[in-house]
Amino acid sequence: MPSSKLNNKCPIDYALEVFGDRWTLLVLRDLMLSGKRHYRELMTSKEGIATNILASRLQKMETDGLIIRKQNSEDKRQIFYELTEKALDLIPVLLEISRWSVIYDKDTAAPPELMRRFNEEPQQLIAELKDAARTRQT
Amino acid sequence: MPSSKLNNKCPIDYALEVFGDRWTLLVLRDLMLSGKRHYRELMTSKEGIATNILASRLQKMETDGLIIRKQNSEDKRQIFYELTEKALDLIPVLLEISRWSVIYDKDTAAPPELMRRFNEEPQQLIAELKDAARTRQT
DNA sequence: TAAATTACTTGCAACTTGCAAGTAATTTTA
DNA sequence: TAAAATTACTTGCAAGTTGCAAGTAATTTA
Repeated sequence: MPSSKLNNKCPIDYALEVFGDRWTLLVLRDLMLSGKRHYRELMTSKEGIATNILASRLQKMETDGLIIRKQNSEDKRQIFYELTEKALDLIPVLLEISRWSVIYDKDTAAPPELMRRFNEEPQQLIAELKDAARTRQT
Repeated sequence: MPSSKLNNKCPIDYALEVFGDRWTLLVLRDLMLSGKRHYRELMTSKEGIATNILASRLQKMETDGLIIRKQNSEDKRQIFYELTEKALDLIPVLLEISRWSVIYDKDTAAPPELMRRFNEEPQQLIAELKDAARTRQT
């Protein structure tokens, strides 16, 4: 007799499989909050990701359903990386992490207006950030 | 002339330094939500952390101010790992991550009542979970 | 048509992880 | 009270992952 409960993996465990490495969250940050869309733009983030690591992460993120790879029809060398809803729904996670870091690390800063709005009207801020990201990529 | 703005590190970057590896968040989950307090208990989590990795992570977590190591005066072999406020303030991050995983991975499950309360009265749930964790370790 | 640009891939050394075995300080058991 | 068990680790080494430098294929620009 099979168990009626097949769902038994820990949610933290699943999240770590998808973005629990040194780079995936930074790439998501750049795509979601900095408006980057191209490989060359992602290469310029100040954390200095290596080109082979970026390539392998983008491939894994596509496999995991976080991004979609689209060729630019006007310049066929270029690839756009578009975010899926699954990725956009990590915005609250990024904001919650940011709130924590700003409290506990004196060398860390986030745009104060962003943090103020996250405290005062989180739902509206999240909706706006998602819309902004969606608009950028259409 | 030095810049007036010395705070310039990205909050995501700081968080990744502290818990952006494969194991730290799982150890925090076990200490915060499963009520584990001892090395031997942490060794039994189903993800199967290696003993040397657990030891090195606990050391780093102490350095980073997430846990405090306390010897049991009644059995001097035993060590209690206690959570700091800095660690307890990651509860919202863990809950936000869990919400995302439950939505996007069909094999993932979290206690439904927990998720319901996180949607309906997040502040109270967070306060309760923090209190429960604090109570366990005193 | 040669140079530049874009998005990668390849090769290799250095670092990190995972597994198995071992150890020191206690506490329990026979 | 001596031997066995328990607890919290450490050590050694093989296997996997990351980081750096260089190279490449397909375009587009000068």
